[in-house]
Amino acid sequence: MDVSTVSRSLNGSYGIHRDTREKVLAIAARLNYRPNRVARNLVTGRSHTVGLIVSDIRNPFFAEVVRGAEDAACEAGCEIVLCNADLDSGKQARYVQSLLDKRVDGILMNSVGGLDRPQQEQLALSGIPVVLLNRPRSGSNFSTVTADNQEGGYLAGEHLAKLGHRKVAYLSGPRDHGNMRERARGLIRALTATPGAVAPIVLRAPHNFRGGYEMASAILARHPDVTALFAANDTIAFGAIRALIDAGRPAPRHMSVIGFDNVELASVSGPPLTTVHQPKYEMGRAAMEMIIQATAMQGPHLPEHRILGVKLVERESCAAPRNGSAI
Amino acid sequence: MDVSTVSRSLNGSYGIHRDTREKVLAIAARLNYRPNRVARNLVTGRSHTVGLIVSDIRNPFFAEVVRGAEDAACEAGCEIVLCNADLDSGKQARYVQSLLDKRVDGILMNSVGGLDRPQQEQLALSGIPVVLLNRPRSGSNFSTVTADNQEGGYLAGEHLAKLGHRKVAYLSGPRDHGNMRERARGLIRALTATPGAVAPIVLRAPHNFRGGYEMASAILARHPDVTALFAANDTIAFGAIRALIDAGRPAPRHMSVIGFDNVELASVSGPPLTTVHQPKYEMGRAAMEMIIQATAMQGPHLPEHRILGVKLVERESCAAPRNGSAI
DNA sequence: CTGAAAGCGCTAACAG
DNA sequence: CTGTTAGCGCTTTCAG
Repeated sequence: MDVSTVSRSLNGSYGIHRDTREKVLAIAARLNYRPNRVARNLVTGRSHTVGLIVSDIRNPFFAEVVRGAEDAACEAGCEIVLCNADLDSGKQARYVQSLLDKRVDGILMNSVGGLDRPQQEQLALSGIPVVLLNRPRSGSNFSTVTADNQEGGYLAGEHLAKLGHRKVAYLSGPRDHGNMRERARGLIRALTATPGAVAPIVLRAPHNFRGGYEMASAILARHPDVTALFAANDTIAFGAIRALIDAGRPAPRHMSVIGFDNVELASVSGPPLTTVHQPKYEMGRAAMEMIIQATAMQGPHLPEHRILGVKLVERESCAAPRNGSAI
Repeated sequence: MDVSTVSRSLNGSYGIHRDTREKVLAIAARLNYRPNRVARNLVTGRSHTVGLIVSDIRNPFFAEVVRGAEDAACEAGCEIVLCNADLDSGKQARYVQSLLDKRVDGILMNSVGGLDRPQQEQLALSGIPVVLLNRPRSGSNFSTVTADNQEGGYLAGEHLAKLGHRKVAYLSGPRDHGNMRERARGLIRALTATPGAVAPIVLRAPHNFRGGYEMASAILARHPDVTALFAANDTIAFGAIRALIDAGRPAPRHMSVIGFDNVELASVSGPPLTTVHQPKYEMGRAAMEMIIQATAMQGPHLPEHRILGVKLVERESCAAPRNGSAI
């Protein structure tokens, strides 16, 4: 009995006698034998592993995306290696390199922004499928999966405008986030369409709780005429809500707050957060499915782009401004 | 120039001429050469990868733990493969098998409860370090990292008792969760130490938002004399808070609620959640460090156990019962 | 200090 | 249908 016979039996290849296979299977089971995947990967060139680079898994948005991706991977018999790159471009580049070295079958990443030109080219030349998350389809020819960010921004702006807000602030993340720029664009579009509204004030800070807290505090201190806050994500919104409470000017009575993401806990904040829902789990799943599919075909795959819909979820953090329109 | 010379240069092994190494490095850089890690793994037998099996990364507790583990892994030049096993023992067993097949250097897992005896033995015999998270050190000789769950339960019970609660309900997860059992034990210890208090009612449900919602609703419907809820984790507590609001009996006025974990968003719920803080990030980090360290030494490593401290974080979801002690 | 040779554990032609 | 023969791309003795 040769190793190749064993290999063929275990892999269910054609051209092997029933009895032989049965025998192999039986004895393998008895010995508790398990083929060494790394040896197999070396020869086949496929690892059944895909890399996931997000900025921080503690952000519930990414947790949701990662779960969707993992479920899809699991169904396809793949595993995921998770990398937290924060907003550190060095870390991001090192992770990409590392994943490439490990011969992952594909990479699903947050953004390719941290990579310089040659690094992006190397990634493209590696031949493995890469899909970017929530990035506007840029010059680079990687695939993308994104929520309809501009539409989401528009929905938020429209809702605020309908309530009577005319002067709103946009609490954004760091400058280079294309998706947040899209949301701002949508907001502006909605605002310019409403008579009497002025262009939003935009603030930038880390897109986390603390950042939201600081931006809201800054608005309170420096722009007393602002009546509504559009946070670029729910976590920022939570920070803002807390800041408003601590300043004795809680939402929605003194200030409306609207978020983006519709994280599970948005329904339990005080007050429950009005926000724009994006299909996080589905986005992760879709991205992973694109990778799996591209991996299955040989030859170069064309970049593909999927935009998933968003919707407004009204809860209790927004209300009409206290004294009509501002100023 | 032989491959072995290249290998030695790149790995910084001793016994190579400065000039040779420089030359190799230079030409490798120029060609953008990167050694194939899977080939290397095959021969060295080490993968610089460790498996992480949690029940669900969307649970903020695990997100935090995973982040701590990933940071520690990153510092040691390792990557993590993330698996969500839910509470499905089949899935858990398959993941363990898969990780073993891929020759991970170690496994950090939530629980070993889903594995049957032979599977546990196989895991132990594999020789790789395994550390269990938040499990009481059981008969199996795997390492563990856990918060001081019993102490946490005690702290919660003591706090409630001091406020004047005598009849409390414990909103737990599925039966086989050792850590939640420990928390209950602590709670009971605190309650039996306070005169007039009765044993807590304990309910079981999935340990998520929905489970919390349902358990709180059940308490309202069937145990009107209960004045305080101790949730086995914050997510359950959030579900309970929501249920109380929906029932028109919001915390803390009509019912006190105390959680466990001290998730970041506990400070933003309405009302902000009083809870027991456990050092999630540090737990993940500690667990990963144990694995890395055990991997570094050869030969069998002895199981090790670390218990990390907890503390009470008072916010606004607990108050004295409305009419003194219950009944 | 460097080259040659063996081999990690598997798969994939190619014969038989 | 099954055995034989080559590697996959690296590391590691062992000579030189």
